[in-house]
Amino acid sequence: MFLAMRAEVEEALTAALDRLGYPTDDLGIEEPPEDLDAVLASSVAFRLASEAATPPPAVADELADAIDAGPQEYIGRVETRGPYLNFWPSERYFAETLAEAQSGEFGTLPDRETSVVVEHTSANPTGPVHVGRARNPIIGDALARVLEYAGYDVERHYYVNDAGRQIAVFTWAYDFFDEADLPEPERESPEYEMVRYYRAANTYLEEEADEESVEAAEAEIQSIMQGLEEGDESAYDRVGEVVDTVLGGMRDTLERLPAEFDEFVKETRFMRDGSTDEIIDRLKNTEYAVYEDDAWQLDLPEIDKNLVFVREDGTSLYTTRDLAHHEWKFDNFDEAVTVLGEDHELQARQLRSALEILGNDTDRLGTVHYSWVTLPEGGMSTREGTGIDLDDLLDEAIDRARQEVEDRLEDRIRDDDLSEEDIDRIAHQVGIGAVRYDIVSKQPTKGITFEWERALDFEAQSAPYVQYVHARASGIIAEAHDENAVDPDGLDIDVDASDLDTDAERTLLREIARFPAVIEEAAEDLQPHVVATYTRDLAEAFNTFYRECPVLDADDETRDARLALVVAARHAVGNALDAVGVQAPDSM
RNA sequence: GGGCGCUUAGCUCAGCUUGGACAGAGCACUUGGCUUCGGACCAAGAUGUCGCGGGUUCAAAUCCUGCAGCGCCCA
Repeated sequence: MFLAMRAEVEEALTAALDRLGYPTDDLGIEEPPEDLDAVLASSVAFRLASEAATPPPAVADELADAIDAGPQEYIGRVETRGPYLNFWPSERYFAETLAEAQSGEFGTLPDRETSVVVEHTSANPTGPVHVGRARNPIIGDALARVLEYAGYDVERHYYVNDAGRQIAVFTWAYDFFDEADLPEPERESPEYEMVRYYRAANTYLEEEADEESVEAAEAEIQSIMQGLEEGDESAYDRVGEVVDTVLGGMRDTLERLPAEFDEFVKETRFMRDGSTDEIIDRLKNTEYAVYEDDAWQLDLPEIDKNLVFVREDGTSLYTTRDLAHHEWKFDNFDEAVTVLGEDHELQARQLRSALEILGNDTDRLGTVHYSWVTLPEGGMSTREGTGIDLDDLLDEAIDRARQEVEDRLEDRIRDDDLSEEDIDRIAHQVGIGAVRYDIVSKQPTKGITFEWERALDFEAQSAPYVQYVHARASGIIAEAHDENAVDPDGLDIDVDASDLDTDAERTLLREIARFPAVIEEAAEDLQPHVVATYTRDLAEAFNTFYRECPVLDADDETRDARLALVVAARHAVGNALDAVGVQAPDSM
C-alpha cells in the first residue's frame, strides 16, 4: 500500500500546488523522521517561500488546507510541523496492507513483461572459487531474485572465458605435466585436482624452465590460441575438456550458496559463429576506428584510453568478443545486467561506448561493480594459490552454526525436540545465510577485508537475527494451527485492522507495508542491499511487537487480528530474505 | 602520469542517486527485564572535526572543486 499511498500523495500535492498557482516540478517528497509516525512528508514549502513571499510554515499550512479539501483513500490526514507537511495513513491503508500481506506472494510486483538476463560470477575456469570473488555470485544471485520479485522475467548466465591465454596455458599444462609429479589436491573435486596443472604451469614458465623449454611451451600455447581463432575443431575439443571439467567443480561450489545458472555461455561461441569477425568489420567502418601501432583501435568519445579490438597479430581481444556477446544478449532479452569486479570498470565503460557506436541502445544495459574481498595480508589469487576457498568458508560457517545450535539446545524454552536432521538443516540455513547476508547487506563498492571472526559473527546485524523472527512467527502460527486449525500461509478469518491499535502493532504494519516499495527501489537501482537493510528494520519492529503484544492469549478478536499480523510479518520477512537469497527457517 | 572507486561513533556498517526536521543501527561498554506465544530477544544509557580545505545554497554527510590516504585499472 505504500506505493499506492505515495502515488496518492504525489497526486494530491500536485493538485494542491496547481490550484494555488505554484510550480509542480519538485514535490520534495521524503520520509519523515522517526519520532513521527507519519508515512510520508514533503519539504516543498521551503522552495515556494521566496516565490510566495511568505515564510515556509505559512506556505505549508496553506498547502495542507488545500489538500484537506480533496477526497483520499490512503491519506488519513495531513498536518504541518513548521515548514514540513506530514501525511498520516488512513485506516484503509492499514486494513489493505494486512489483507495484501496474507498472500504468500506478498512483495511480488505485477509482471512487467520484460525479460532481463543477469550475468554474474563469470570467473575464469582456472580453479576453485575463492572468497576474493565470492561477492559476485552472492550479489548476482540476490539481484536476479530481486528482479524476479519486481516482476521481471529473469535468466541467469555465466559467461565462460574459454578463449583467453590463461586457458591456453592450462590446456597445454594438462597434457604436459604428469599427475604423479603434482602435489595432492586439497579436495577430491575436479577443480581442485585440475588447478594443480595450472599452478604447476605458471611456476614452470616463470621460474623453473630454461629458455628453450619456455619457447617450446609458448609455441604450443600460441598454437592452441591460433587454433581457436581459426576455428580448428580439435583446439576447441582440447580446451573444452579442461574448461568443462574445472567448471563442473566450480558449479558444485556455487550451488552450495546456492547460485544456479540457466546457461553457461562460452566466449568461443562468438568466435565460432562468426559474430566476432562481423563486429570487427563493422567497427573498422566507423568514424572512431584508427589503425595505430599495427593494431586496430577505437578512439572512443569521452574515454581517454583507446580500445584495441584487433591485436598486432590479427587476433581478437576479450572485449571484442564481449561486444558480440552483448549484441547477442540484446537480440534475445529486453535488458541485460552484469555484475563485475572493480578491475573491469574501464572495460565496461569501453564496452558500453563501443556498443553505442555500433548502434545499440545502451540504456538496456546495467552494470554493478563490486570491490574485492582481500585478506589482511593482501589479495587472493588462484594462480598463486593464495586465499580462502569458498568451500572452506562455507564448511567453517556451517560448523560454527552447528556448534551454536548445540550450545543453545539446553536452554531452549520451546520443547520441540530437534532431531539430528533439524540441527543439520539449521546449521546450513544459519551458516550459509550468515555468509550471504554479511556480503549482500553491504554496498558492493566498499572494500571488504576478510576476517574469520567478523565474517562468521552470528550476533551483530546478521542473518540469524532476522531468521529468528521468521522462526518465532512460524512458531506462533504453528501453535495457533494446532489450536484452531488455521492455515499457516494465510488466515481466512474476518479480521479488522482497527483492532491493531497499539504503537507496536501500528509500527509493524507500517514496516510491512513498505516491502513492495523496497523491492521496487532495489530493482530500479540494482541494489539488493537495501532489501537487507529493510529486513533488519522489519525484524526490529516485529520483536518489539512480540514483546509487547501476546497473541495466543489475547481475547478472541484481538488474537485473530494479531495472528493475521503475524502471518503478514512472516510473509514479509520470509520473502525479503528470499529476495536476497537467505533461507528462512521455520524453527532454529 | 591519467582514470575509476572508497573514507560517517573505539569496531562493522546504513543514509549520498533526488540537498531539508536534532546524522541512524549493530558490536563492544553501563544498567534493567525469563511462573507469560521461542532470551539468537526486549528496554534504557553513553558514544561523532560525516578524511581535510574551499565553493554553491535560505539549508550540505548529500551537489561542485582542490588535496590526502587506501584499493583497482590503463592490448
